[in-house]
Parts: sequence; C-alpha cells; structure tokens
Amino acid sequence: MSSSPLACASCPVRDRAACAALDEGEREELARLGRHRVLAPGETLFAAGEPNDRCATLVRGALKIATTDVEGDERILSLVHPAGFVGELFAPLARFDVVALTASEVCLFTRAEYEAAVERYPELARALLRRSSEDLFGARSLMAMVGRHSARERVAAFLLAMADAASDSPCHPAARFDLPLSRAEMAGLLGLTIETVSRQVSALERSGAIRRHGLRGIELVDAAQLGRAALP
Amino acid sequence: MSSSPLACASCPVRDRAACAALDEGEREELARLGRHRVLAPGETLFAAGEPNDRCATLVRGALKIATTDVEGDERILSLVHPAGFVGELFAPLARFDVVALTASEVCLFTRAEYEAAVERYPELARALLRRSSEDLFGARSLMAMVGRHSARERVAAFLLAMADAASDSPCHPAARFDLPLSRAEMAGLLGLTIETVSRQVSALERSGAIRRHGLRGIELVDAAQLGRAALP
DNA sequence: CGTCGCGTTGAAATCCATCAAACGACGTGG
DNA sequence: CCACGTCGTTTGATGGATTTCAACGCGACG
Repeated sequence: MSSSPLACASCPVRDRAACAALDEGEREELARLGRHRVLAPGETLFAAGEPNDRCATLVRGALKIATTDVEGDERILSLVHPAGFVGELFAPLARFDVVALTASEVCLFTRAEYEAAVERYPELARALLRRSSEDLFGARSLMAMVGRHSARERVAAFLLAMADAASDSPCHPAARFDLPLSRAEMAGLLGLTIETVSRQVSALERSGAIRRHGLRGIELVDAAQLGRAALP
Repeated sequence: MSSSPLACASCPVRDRAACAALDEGEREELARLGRHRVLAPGETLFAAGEPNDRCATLVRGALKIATTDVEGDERILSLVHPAGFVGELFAPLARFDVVALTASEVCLFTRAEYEAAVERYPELARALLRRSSEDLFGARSLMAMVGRHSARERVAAFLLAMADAASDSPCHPAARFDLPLSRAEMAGLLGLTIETVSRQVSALERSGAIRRHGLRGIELVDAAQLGRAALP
C-alpha cells in the first residue's frame, strides 16, 4: 500500500471520471481532499462489514466487487474499469468487498468529505448519478447474461466482453489480450465452477475460435465464431 | 390507460419517493410537469428499443424491469415497488421493458422536463442518486442470490422476500399474501423454468413450510423452516 | 360444451457439479 | 543444477439436479 497527493494534471481518466464534471478550480479543491493510492493484485480496498467511510475513483487497473457466501466461495458481482467509482455513499457499512484484480491506482476520498463535495457541487452529483445509472445497467446486463445461458455461452460472451474492455478503441475487440481474472474469478463472475470454465475455454480453443497463450493470454482467432457461441 | 394531473397531497409515497427531497414549492412545480397514470396488469409502460423520453415514479402496485432474449423468453431483472423510480436519464433508447405486474399508478414525466428539474434542484439529483444506489445494491443482491444457489433456495428466498414486501411493517413478513407474479415471471426472475418453480413450491408445501391458497395466495405456515430452506 | 391460458405432475435426457488425478509453472532449499 | 512442494489449471469419470418433453387438471370465457 502507498499513498500520496493527487496529480490530476497527468491523470489518465481526468476527462471520463466523475470529477470531469467539475471545472478547473473545483477539481483542484476536490483533489486536495483525496489521496492517490497504489494497490497490489489481490489487495483489498474495502471489505464487506467494515465501516463504510471511504470511496474512490479507479485510475488504472481493474477491481472486482464481490461477496463471499456462507460456504466461503466468492461471487463476483461486477468488474470496475478505469474511471469507475466505488463506494456506497448512503450505507453505514460496506456491503461488498472491493478488491484489486491487477496492479491498480485509485483516488481515495473519505466519504464524509466526498459527500460534502457532492452537496457543494451539483454537477458532481449529476455525474455520479450518471455513473450509478451505468453501473446499474451493467449489473442488469450481467444478470441477463448469466441467467439461463449455457456455460459455453457465458464463457464466450465473457471473453468477448474482455476483448472489448482490453481494446483502446471502443467497439473493436482487441485481437489479443491478457485476462485480468483467474479461472476461479471467472467462475465466480459467471456462476460456474473452475472446472467448467476451464473445459469451455478448452473447447473454444479446440473449435478454433480462440487460442491460449500461457495461462491468461487469449487470442481471438475467429471472433465471429466466438460471437455465435455467445448467443443462445 | 388513463392520465390526469398529479395530486401530491394524497400521494401514498409522498415522503419516500425521490420528490420527497423537495420542499413544498418545488414539489408543486415538479407536480405541474407530471401526469398521473393508471396501468392495468400486464400493461407496458416503457418498451426496450423505444425512444427513451419519459420517466416515472411508482405510486401504487408493482412493476417489473425485464428483457426478452432472442429465444423469446423473458428474464426479469428487477421488481419495482412503490416509491421506486423507473426510466434511464442518460440513454437515448430504453434498454429494458418496464411492465405493470398488478394494477398500478405512476407519476409520469417527460425525460427532458425531469432532467431540467434535476439540474434546477440539486436535492433531487441527490435523491435520485440515493435511489439509484439502492437499485444497484438490489440488483447485485439478486445476482448474488441467483448465482449458484439451488432451485429450492431461490424459491424459498423469493417467497420470503415477497412476504417482506407485502407486509406494511418493515422487517416483519406478512403471514399471508398474494404473489404479484405468475409462475412464468417467477421463473424469469429466478433463472429457472416454470416447471421447476412449480415443483419447488409444491415441495415447500409438502414440507409444511407454506400453504397455497388458489394460484397466487401463499400462507407462511413455518417461516423459520422457509428461512432454513433459503440458505445453502 | 369446447377451447384457451395457466399450473401441476411425471419420465427421460442433458448439462453441470463433484470427486479425483495429473500437469506445468514457479520458487525454495538441498 | 536439480529435487521438491505449492498453486493454478487442465482433464477424466461419475452422479445428480434441472431442463426438456409430454400429459393432465382446472378455471375462465365465449
């Protein structure tokens, strides 16, 4: 863990994150409230049950929002990409875990100060509302995908989504990328077991849709076929 | 379908809906922008793909937010209870269907006018943000429940949730209530088939946890047992 | 009275979870 | 450098839960 003042000038998400709604002076004031922090892969940013007194914007890397049920296995509820906002402004306790998937950087704020900023700057409230709406859409889309699709379809759709997320240009999947998730995490996200995920990835490789490079590298050999495999 | 001016004075959700954040004068101004509308069971309020130019607050009844996939069967993504807000302020097209489950009443606004109100009244933006955050929590909780739980657990948990929702006093389930959903809708919500839902309800009745009254009436005979059935 | 929609029940098939074992990558220590 | 253990992953065999296919019951409604 490390922590230092913010450097908005060089921030890679300065025009996409919630704070982009602020003008220069407002942003500087907000920046004084926050700290920049680096997270190692697997490091927990917030833990369910803890006092919910902080929130953050993801600057680089990837996070997961997850719960672990009574049997001890983890269910991933959402992936967070750069410019995403994490933290619940209205709950007394954190209800989910927020964990870094890869090496990540966040802007960390105390919740009280951030809430005060939301009251002071109405544009910030609207930006957060927009982001929350998108998160809601994302959560519902994931639910629509996971519910009543076969293991094959889930894995194929997930690989396509990751290819899109890995690409710089929107709407064009990356031809080759590294998965930010382990097999166990993929299983937790898709509602499957590790073995089933592994089998489906193997089957997709056998069918010629993808090729594996090492444990996490994926190459899209036949994106159209992968797209067909993702549909019911 | 019917439509008439709003009557906030007698509104059953006047202190819980988003507009409750406004003071008297502001609320009256907002009320002038909206129309009261009654929905019959099964009536569609918004349809996916349509221009997304309206939004609404639910006053009475129940709505579902749903998609229907390529095979034509419906996946329910969320239930909306009174005081809930529906509509997406930031998307050009509606992405999900919003349909009345039971006879319902809504306050309907044009999106443009509502967005203008959100800009004019910062408290309204914060109230919507709060509501959106809760919806997000609800969506994620549903996902956590549906993912990797058995059919028995899903049906039991659903019945408990409906008993809670049907009760006036919070946190005390109603001893007897009518399901607002058909078997097909329950199946769509829980990610199961109609037959499996039916079998599980039958099994819960055989085990003595509940009793059925007609097609939609449910009586909680042994709520503790039902609670145990809902856990893994 | 026949039909239609909705729900229940039964039998068979299928897909996935579970149990089990082996593999490769990696780091440690001999 | 190699033996060794660990961790994550892959692959195989088996069983079970749920889907699928099919039939029936029941009430509503024309």
